[in-house]
Amino acid sequence: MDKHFESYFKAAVSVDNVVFGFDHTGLKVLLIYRGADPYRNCWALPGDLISLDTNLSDSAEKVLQDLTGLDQIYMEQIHTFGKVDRHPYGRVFTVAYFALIKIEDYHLYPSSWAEEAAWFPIGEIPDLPFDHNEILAYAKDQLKTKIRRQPIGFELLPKHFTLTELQTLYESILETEFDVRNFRKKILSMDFITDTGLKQTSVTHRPAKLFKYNAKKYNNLINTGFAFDL
Amino acid sequence: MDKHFESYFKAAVSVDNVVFGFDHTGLKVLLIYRGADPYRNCWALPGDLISLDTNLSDSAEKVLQDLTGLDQIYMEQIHTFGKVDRHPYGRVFTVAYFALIKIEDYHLYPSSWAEEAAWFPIGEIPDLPFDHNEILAYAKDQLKTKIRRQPIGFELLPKHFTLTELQTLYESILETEFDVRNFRKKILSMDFITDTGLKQTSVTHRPAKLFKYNAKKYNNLINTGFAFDL
DNA sequence: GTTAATTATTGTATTTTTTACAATATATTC
DNA sequence: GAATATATTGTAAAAAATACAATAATTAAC
Repeated sequence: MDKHFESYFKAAVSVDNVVFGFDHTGLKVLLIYRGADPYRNCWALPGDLISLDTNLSDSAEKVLQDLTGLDQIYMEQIHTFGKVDRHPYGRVFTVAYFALIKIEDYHLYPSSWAEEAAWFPIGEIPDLPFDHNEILAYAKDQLKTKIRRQPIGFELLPKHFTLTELQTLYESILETEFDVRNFRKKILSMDFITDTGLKQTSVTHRPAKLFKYNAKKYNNLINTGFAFDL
Repeated sequence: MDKHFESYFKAAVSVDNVVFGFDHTGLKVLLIYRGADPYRNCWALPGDLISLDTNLSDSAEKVLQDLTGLDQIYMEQIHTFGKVDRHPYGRVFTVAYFALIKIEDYHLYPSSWAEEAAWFPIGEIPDLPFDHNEILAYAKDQLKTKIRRQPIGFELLPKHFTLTELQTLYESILETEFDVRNFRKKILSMDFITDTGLKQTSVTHRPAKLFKYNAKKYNNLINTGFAFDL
């Protein structure tokens, strides 16, 4: 390789993961408490510089696993941030990924230099280091756009959920309200949310039926030209 | 900075631009003929390593301008590609951008190490170096998705266009067909394509009315909750 | 065991949007 | 003025979206 190229090979690349969860109190984001410089002792998105012998997408999973213990999480790349001065140690480009998970299905095991890992309500995010607030805002926007056109909302709900929970999820993320009857009609007419035959327990009122998402049926529909849209 | 970080700062980052154009023969992509290693004497996407003192988005514009002479082009980031072995000289991440332009509005002035710049019909793209065929496939897919939900098709047409041209554009990119009457009704009902009062000239048949895209009206509509969808 | 409280569930009429479909109009060329 | 070529337009039927409120099922309190 020509000597001329050397000056280009002085950048670092990191990944920053925006992991969304959802519970009855609303949308949440996973943050870690940094136990290493720069920005030691700050809450931040779980992200790290990536080792140069690992493919980009593998790095995203590895970084998340190392810092939070979350394994086998489906992550989607959303954007790359590359302002000159975004990192104090040099030129670092960061590739942001996002993921949706069912909070209750996972335990958090912070490790490596992450001292803690915790879920923060989307409305109570502190000032974050680097450009992490900007990244998070971008991810929220993407979530809002994607959730209307792809059946990803179910990834945030328990395996079995009520239609009210589903509606609440959509209303909360899209910041809008749906008519109860019309929402149910629309969802059920799509025919990939199926009744489990089960009912809620331990509620102090009429128990709701429990439904589940049927990915197989959804995929069949997709192949017939169907387009999810809420 | 800790010595420990040094090993991370050995990557390079490039941008690769997928610039689409359209004429009566269909969709086209802008390629350059490489006059420098690696892959000297190949047609490739206009892309280059980026200098570490320039913001990412500025780099995308600069690279395109340097190689092709295209200036002031609106570019949108689409994806970052980062397989370990995608570049023969080392670890190079590349950020792909895409742009839509009116072919006839620009002249191509290849320079820097680009020996030529030319429009290739989308169906006649040669084998490209690096992972450029993969990047192009990704961009085509994005174009198909985006063009349905955002009024970006107009960026590919001349300022004044006929409704038949508009329909042909959509049919060709979406690989589908629309009913002439319904297409026109839908487009005109959106009320941001306005009649210029002009007509085609030099055609050997009934001349069509010429329309133009009214971005101001579109933006007003957006603010009232309108969503473009074809 | 009756009543109160709480949330779940369901139907219909109206309006709007989408779809399917073909005849007429306007220009040029010969 | 006849032939050729493309542009333009309307309407009826079907489907989808919308607006709207009464009844059902459970627990808790008495």
